[in-house]
Amino acid sequence: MNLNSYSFASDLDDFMPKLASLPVEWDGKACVLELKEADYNWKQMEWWAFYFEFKVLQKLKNICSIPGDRIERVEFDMKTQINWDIKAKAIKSDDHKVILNDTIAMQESISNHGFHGEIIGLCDVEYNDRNRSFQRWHTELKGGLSQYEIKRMAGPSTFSRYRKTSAVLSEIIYILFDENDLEKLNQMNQGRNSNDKPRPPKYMLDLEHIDDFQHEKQEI
DNA sequence: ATCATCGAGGAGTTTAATGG
DNA sequence: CCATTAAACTCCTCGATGAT
Repeated sequence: MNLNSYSFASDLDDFMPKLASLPVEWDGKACVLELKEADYNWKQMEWWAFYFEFKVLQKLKNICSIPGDRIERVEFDMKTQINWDIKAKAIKSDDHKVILNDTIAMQESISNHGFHGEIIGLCDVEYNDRNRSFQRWHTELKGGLSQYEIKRMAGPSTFSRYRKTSAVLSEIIYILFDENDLEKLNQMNQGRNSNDKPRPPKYMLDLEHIDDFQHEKQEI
C-alpha cells in the first residue's frame, strides 16, 4: 500500500458539493419520523446526531464504502482510502470539545492508512424541551419507557437529559489526522457504560485549537 | 465572600453482537 | 429466545481554582 498516494483535497472535492445539499433546518419530530421510516436509530435520545450521520451517509454512499474498517470492536462510519467518522456537535454548549473515536482504533486506523478523517457537523440546537413535551411524544412513539429508563427512575439518579427539539446545521468541518497529530488531542474518559462497566478512552478535539490540524470548513 | 470558568469524571439512552 | 456485554451517539454536574 502506498501511503503517499492519499489526497485530502480530492476527498474534499468529492464530499463538499454533495454535502452542500444537506437539509439545514431539522425539526425534531420530522427527523425522528424520517429515521423511523429508515429504521435507523430513531429511538435514540441524541436523534440530531444520528440524523446528521444518516444524511451524510446517504449523500456519500456512492463514493464511500459503508461502513469503514472494523478494528477490534470499533467500526468507523465510512471509508475512502482512509477511514472517516461522522460527528455532530452542539455549538452553543459550554465546552467546545468534540468527542472523537476510541484511542487505540484511531491509532490503528492511521498506522494502516496514513491518515484518519472526521466530518463534524456544527449545529445550533434548541434545548427548549423544558416541559418535556417533545420527550413525551418520543417516548410514546417508542411505545413507552424503555427498561433502561425504568431502572434509572428506580435508582438514586432521576434526571433525564433535556432533549433537543430542533437543530440548524451551521457549518461542516473536515479534519485530517496523521500519526503526529494524535498526541495533540485531549482524551476523554467515558466513565461507565450502560451496564456500569468502564469504557476505554476516546480522543477529544478542542475546537479552539483546530488550527493545529489540517482541516477545511464549509459554511452552510 | 462570591462568581465565573475549567477539567474530570459520571451520566443518559439505544442497538448489535454474543452467550446461555 | 432472553440476558448480558460493549459498541454507538453525546451531555451534564461537580469540585477546584482563579478573578472580582
